[in-house]
Parts: sequence; C-alpha cells; structure tokens
Amino acid sequence: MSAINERRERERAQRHQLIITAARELAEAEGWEAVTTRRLAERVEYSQPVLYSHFNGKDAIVSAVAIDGFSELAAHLHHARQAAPEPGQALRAVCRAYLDFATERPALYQAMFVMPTDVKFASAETPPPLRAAFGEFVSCFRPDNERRELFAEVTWSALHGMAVLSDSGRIPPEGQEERLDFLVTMSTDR
Amino acid sequence: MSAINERRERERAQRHQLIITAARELAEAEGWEAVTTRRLAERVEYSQPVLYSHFNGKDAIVSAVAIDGFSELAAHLHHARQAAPEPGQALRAVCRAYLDFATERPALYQAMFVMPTDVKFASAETPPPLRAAFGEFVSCFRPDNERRELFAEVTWSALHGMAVLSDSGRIPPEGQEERLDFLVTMSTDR
DNA sequence: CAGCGGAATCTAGCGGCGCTAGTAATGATA
DNA sequence: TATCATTACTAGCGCCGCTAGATTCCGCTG
Repeated sequence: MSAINERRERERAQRHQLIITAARELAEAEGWEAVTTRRLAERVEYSQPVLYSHFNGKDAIVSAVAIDGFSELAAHLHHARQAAPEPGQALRAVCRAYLDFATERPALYQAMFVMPTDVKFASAETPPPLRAAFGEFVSCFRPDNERRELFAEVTWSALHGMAVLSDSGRIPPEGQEERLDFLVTMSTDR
Repeated sequence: MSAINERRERERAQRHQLIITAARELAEAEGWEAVTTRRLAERVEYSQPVLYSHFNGKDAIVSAVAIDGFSELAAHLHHARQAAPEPGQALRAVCRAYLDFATERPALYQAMFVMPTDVKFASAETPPPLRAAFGEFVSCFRPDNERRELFAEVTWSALHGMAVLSDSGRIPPEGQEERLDFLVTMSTDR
C-alpha cells in the first residue's frame, strides 16, 4: 500500500470518528430526535451521502456511538470499584457510578441501552468493552459465589429500570438515593 | 341538548375508541414504527385530519393506548395477587404476572412504560388505573412496613429492567424465570 | 319544502425525514 | 498532458406528522 493510500485511509478513519462524535454531541445537546442525517452532515461539513459511505444507515451511527459509550462506562465502573474503601462497599460504589453515568449522559445511555440496536449482548460477538462493564458488576460478588452472573444480571436490570423510569419521569428522581440504598442492602448481605 | 346531538356525541365517542383500538392492534401486529397517521386513518376508514379532531397529535394517541393498558395491567396483577395460594406467595405471583404482561403484549407495554409520554406518574393527576397497578405491588408487603412504597418502587424498577432488556435482546430471555426467582427471594425475607 | 349556515370532513400540500441514483469534480497514473 | 477510477455532490424518491382551505353534509328556519 502506497503512502498516499495510507494517508487517505487515515483521513477516512478520522472522518469516521468525527461523524460519531458529532452525532453524540448533537444527541447530548438536543436529544436523539434532533439527530437527522441532514443536520449531522451539515455539522461535519460534508454532504449527506458521505455518511452512508461510512455507515449502513442511521442506526449504525447510533450503534457506533453506543460502543464508544461502553468503553467509557467500563472505565467509569472500574474506577469506582477500585476506589471503594473496602470490598464490602464495592457493589454500592459501582451501582452509584452506574446511575451517575446514566443521569449525566442520558442521550449516550439511551443509545447504549434503550434504542434498538444490532449490538450483540451476552453472546460470542459481544464487544469487549461491554463485557468488561458487565464484568465490573460480577466482580462485586465473591468469586466462590457460583451464581454471581445471575446476581449481576438482576442488579443491572434493577439499576437500568431505575435509570430509565427516572429519566422518563415515571418515578420521581429525588428518590434514587434511597432506592439505591435499598437495592444494595438487599443484595450484599447474602 | 337535543337527541340528535346526543347521538352525534355517542358516535364521536365510539370513533374515538375505534382509533385507540386500531392503533393498538396495528402496533401489536407490526410494531409502533408501523403506526403512522396515514395507515391509522386508512384502517379506521376516515381521512387523516379526523385523527387530529380527536387527539392533539400522534403522541396523544399513544398515550390513550397506554392508559387503556394500565387498566388491563391493574386487573391482571390484582387477579394474580388474589389467586396466590398464600400471602407469602403474593409478591411472586404479582411479579410473574407483570413479566407475563410485558412479554405477551410488548407493544402495549412499550406505550405504557417506554415511549415518551405526557401521562403523570406518581403525582396528583396520575390516572387511577395506574395508581391501582402500583398499589398491587405495595399490597404485597405487610401493612406495618412503613417503607413498602419504596420496596414496591424498587421491585417494579427491577421487573421493568428485566422486561425491557429482555425484549430488546440485551439479556437472554430464557433466564427470566431464574432472575425472577432471585429477585423475589431477595425481597420477601425482609 | 327550499335553501341557508355552521359543523364536519376531505383534498391537497408544506416542510422534513432516511436513503440513493446518477452526475460532476478530483487526483494519481501513463 | 490526457486518462480514468475514485470520491463527493446535487437532486430527487417515497414516506412522515401535521394543517390550511375547499367541499360536503345536514339540521334548522322562513
């Protein structure tokens, strides 16, 4: 491959990431309903069809944003778990970090966990960052616990429910702390 | 009011319900993305603008479908709780009924708990059927438990998380039974 | 019973959506 | 410099939610 083609490929990769970033920023600023292919194209200063030379369609762009988010979430949860004062507090720290993530980046969270997606969860082709994020939950339970994956699934489901119901105004946001407390207490002493 | 006007009002109310039912059937058959004002109008055999003489917009139609759903859910949960062999089994029965409802009518469930809505939750103007549905959860805990509303909120959140993550393919559906078991065990013995 | 007037309903169209066929510009090669 | 494949663009398709204005309907009055 010539140096010229390498440069082209580099530039193409940059533009690829530019589109993802622009989509995410637009969604975080005005919500996903404001992310149209026209507005996105204008924002990256290319014409609409360019988007389709990088992604199969709008859904693929959303998925790309989501995958970026998984890495961030995994790092966020990992940090929280490591920073926990003692092992018994790890679960509480990770759960709180999860809810913080969801409330501080609602649009990103939606792309990851609410919007229709082709991303494979709990399968062979699951993106590693997603596995890692789930692993942070699993690691909060003792290794000799043979049902820790199940524990992690239910804990995650509960947190997701809390996050999404609160974000859509279906449960009052001010109760989150108390609910979190209850959930963690319920899970830890067993 | 003349008899003629009464008849007109009656017919109008019938058409109102016809639109709601048609929207729900279409959504359950082909998903909400297939419910467009054009297709809906064709289905009820009226022109598009008629929809707007009954509802402020498409969102209002979705909300109307959701409110119908709340009544059904409340009845479903109430029946499950009453049919439980003993009080200790009430929570398990209600939780299972909730998950059944979500999996058997996914489109209706989405209108109620996922799609953007103007319906007021946990407020003064909350629709009575919605209050009743939530009350079924609360009633599963002992009356002297002063935190039973909190218990109910967290249980509901967890169930919602499980339902929605499973429906969108983010957790494997075949694990639901085991997860339900774990959740209920976790909640009941306290 | 004729025909008026307001209400109910429809036709037609606006701007915007995701997406794509076909054209024009670009730039490396011969 | 001429060629030609690649790249990016303009223009447009069929659909969306929604609405202005024309049209039809129908109970009421003279």
